[in-house]
Amino acid sequence: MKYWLLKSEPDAYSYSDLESAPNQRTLWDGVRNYQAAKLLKNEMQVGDLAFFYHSSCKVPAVVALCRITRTGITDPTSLDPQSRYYDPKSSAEQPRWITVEVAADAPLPRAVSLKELKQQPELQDMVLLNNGRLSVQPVSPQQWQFILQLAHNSSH
DNA sequence: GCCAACGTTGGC
DNA sequence: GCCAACGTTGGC
Repeated sequence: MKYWLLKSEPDAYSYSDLESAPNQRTLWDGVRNYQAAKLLKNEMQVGDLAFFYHSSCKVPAVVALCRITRTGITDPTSLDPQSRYYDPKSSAEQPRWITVEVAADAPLPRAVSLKELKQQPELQDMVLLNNGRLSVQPVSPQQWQFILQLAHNSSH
């Protein structure tokens, strides 16, 4: 099983939006950064776990856990001429953008802020801290466990 | 609102 | 294929 971090701007789509979605699930569509799209298409597997990260907001932070429930899904926005993510080179027969379905799992006992993550020597290699713009990124098992421990540590 | 970091585009 | 110009992301 692999671990991931999924970024979303809470003003656009927050974790509570995911919790109130049908079946608490959504398609992670509209990702057009090639590196991020490649992970969605080729690397994610059903059962993988992901942190839900709130970006571009007052307190950027890891706020919740979710999981990958379906893979290999054609990104519907790429086929919709009305969408800002429409890609005329993509078609149902030969889709160019493949994504996954994500289900809410649980909020973390407390959110772990970017500021706090930056203070941890154990996390200095985290992609989030080295390529802040990548919206879908891998998390190592060590990083995953460490952040979970931080979230369960109520001394903050 | 600023700006650094990064990605994309397009002329050559 | 290089690289300047431009656009976007996202923290602060």
